[in-house]
Amino acid sequence: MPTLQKQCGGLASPDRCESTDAVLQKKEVIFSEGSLVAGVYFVYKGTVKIHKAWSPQKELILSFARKGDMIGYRALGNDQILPITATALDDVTLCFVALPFFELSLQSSHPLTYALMRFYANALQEAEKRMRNLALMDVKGRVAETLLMLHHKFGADEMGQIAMNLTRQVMAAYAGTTYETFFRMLNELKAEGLIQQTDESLILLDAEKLATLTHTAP
Amino acid sequence: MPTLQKQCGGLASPDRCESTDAVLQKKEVIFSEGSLVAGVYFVYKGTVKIHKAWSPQKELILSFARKGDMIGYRALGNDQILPITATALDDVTLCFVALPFFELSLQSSHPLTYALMRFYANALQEAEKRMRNLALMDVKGRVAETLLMLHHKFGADEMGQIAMNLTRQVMAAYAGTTYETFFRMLNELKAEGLIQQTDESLILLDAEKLATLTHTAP
DNA sequence: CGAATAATATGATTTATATCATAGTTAATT
DNA sequence: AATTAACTATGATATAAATCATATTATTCG
Repeated sequence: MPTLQKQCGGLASPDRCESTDAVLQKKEVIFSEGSLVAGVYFVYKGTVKIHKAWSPQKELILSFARKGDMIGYRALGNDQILPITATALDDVTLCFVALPFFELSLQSSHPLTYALMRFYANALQEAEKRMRNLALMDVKGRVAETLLMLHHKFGADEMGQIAMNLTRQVMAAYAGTTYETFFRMLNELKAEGLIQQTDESLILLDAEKLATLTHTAP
Repeated sequence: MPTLQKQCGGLASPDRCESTDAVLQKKEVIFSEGSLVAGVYFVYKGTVKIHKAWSPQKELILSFARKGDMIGYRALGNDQILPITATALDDVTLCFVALPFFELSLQSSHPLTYALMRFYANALQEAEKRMRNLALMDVKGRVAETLLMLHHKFGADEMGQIAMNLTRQVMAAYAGTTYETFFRMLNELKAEGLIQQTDESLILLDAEKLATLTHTAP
């Protein structure tokens, strides 16, 4: 039973679920902003978006979680209220770890606590970098950043196609812009020969130059 | 010697500096983005801004640190490169804790590691909330949010004056806008009777309504 | 103390990006 | 297979906020 520690040393998901196993369909909400924290989940299969609503029409996607990722950890702060919503973008299989058990694991395992601490430190760095980008970088840079992130997060096949099937709207919500603007930016990047997009596939032709867009002030 | 643990259980600064004590003048840079991590600092006196540059002209201030706050903790991620710059806004006194000693304290103290983990979890929540705000909230909301944060962080005297003397430019850099726009928004808030500002002082007359601005989509 | 530098105050102008409008396409659902 | 709903594609228009311009007032410092 208390193998979370060994398995989660690097905070990857355990090989098999010691607890309740959950299967959710596309579009189902796993947990939502404002509700009480019940525990954390490990993603076995599928893709999950972690997002924060603003108006009913608008949201910012904070991150995507997939096979091996933990979700719900953002809630382990001082208050017991979830600050974010998690929604399945695919059919998703999750392993649920109830908070009491997770806390017990943390209490009994220093390495796990230390690993989680480092994990948060990295997440914070990432979040604050994106904070700056959302505040000061122009949309084109944020689109480039989004594409590079997707490539890194989901990988690519032999042909360079990013191994995901997110809609433009979803990508736009990550980049912090509207889908119309996102679309226009993709067109610009296509025209400049930095990316290639056919109906279903998206290929980064010049990752270097894309990266430049994310480093250079407008 | 190994009293960091006891003293930093809640991650407040230790009462006296076991290590090197540093005094810096206004505008001096404590550490800067891109350089190697040497350790963490506890602020004893003065105010420090934690910021990330974009162009030479532009920066986003991530947070302010004052008496009792720790800085440099953002660097404890996977790479040893500082992701942020810290600059003194006042004359500042700091206690420096070298990384090896800090790491040793973490290794030997589970409560400290756990406390730091929780601390990061809270910081991450905060950062991601601001991410959403910077992406989707209008400037007026962000200005209101900034004022409420300042009131909370620095407190107010009997007359309600916020106990800080940050320039408008600095406040604007926290709100993620230009100082011209920040100034205009202050005027609007003044006209609406939500704040009162005389040369040196800033008073929140209606914190409730200010908070509303940070909750409502435009 | 007086020069130089940094901060504030405002109006005018520009620009990036959101919003609106409308059509076409694909995907889901009965 | 038909109907709805969701996503994509583009042009036209509006607007929030940045940028530019220029005084004015503080503050630093030689």
